[in-house]
Amino acid sequence: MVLDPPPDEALRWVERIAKYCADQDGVPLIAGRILGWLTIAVPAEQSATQIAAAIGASRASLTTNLRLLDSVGFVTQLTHPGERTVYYRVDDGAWARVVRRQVASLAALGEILQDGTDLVRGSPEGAARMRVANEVFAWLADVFAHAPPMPGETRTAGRAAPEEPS
Amino acid sequence: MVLDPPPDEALRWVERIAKYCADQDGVPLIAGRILGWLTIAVPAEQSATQIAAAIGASRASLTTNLRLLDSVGFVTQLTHPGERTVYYRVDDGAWARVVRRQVASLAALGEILQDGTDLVRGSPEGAARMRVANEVFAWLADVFAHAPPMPGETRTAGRAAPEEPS
DNA sequence: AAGCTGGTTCAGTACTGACTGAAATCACGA
DNA sequence: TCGTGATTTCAGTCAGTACTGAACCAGCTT
Repeated sequence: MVLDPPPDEALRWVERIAKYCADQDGVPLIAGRILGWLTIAVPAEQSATQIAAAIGASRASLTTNLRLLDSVGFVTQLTHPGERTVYYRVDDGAWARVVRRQVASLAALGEILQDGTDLVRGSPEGAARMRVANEVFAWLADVFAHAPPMPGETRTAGRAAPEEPS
Repeated sequence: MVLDPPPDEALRWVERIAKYCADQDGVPLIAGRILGWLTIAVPAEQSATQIAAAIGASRASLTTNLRLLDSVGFVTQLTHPGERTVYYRVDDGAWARVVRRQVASLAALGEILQDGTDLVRGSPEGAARMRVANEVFAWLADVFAHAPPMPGETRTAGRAAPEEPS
């Protein structure tokens, strides 16, 4: 099968996504590229070799990063009968998961700050400072508690970011 | 002035904060320690030397990282008349800013995905995939648009995360 | 002026982690 | 059982960067 090389415009876009992933999320650059590419790839199913060609990375890197993306559920594998090749496609909820991860991460930070409250007990000035910090996270939790359910979400999610089991 | 060494409990907590900053935000470990320490330090004003002693880092590192924290407005400098020493304290809105940064970052990601919509035009299957992704970010923007103002926020903030000018 | 003291700059070190090429392994067909 | 293509593992390279020690600078004090 001849792969038509992806247009420059697409590659630039993929690069933006990859940069975001690398800078903001700590995801390896190549993993970001894969994610970006699979998001706009047609057809959605792409073999590792195809992806490697599209984004210009080695097969070895593909193995590593596809496994990473798979382990966090950002891509799903699928195979066709009579074929040995494994195809990958971006999971429908991948980007939702990115959002949820970020939100959950903030919630975790809120927990930590909460725990710090005890440390400043004894100093009214310190306690006040800590209260200001905690209010922000209380506000955040509140915002999501009263938010409509995320698209693709089943429940209204009383707590910030429940992760579905693998 | 004799500095009483910070209790173990406090140091452990500072370390948790630092770890969060380093892992989730890409902030240098020491900067995270400074931020954590200043959050629970009593008194709130601490000199670079004091901080260095408390978290066990070199003065040089303090210079670098205090400047970093200052440049993003997480700490503020203050001086006392008749003294040369510069004192630092955590900015009241520091943690709010952390939250806002994260949210803004997600909004930016939403923009990027939005821009990708054009790339899949021509393939109904790809367009559908992209729409699913965009819906999540639309939902997120909506949540914050209808949220009560963040504590310490002046306006109701129609857009996600306006940064006050320096 | 000399000597402190607090602050900054700079060059070097150490470390982490992404990425790759090549070897090893696996799964299936003949 | 052998061969072949796809995949994985592994060791090594490389880049980026956090951190530090040491030298340097600027005011104050005597």
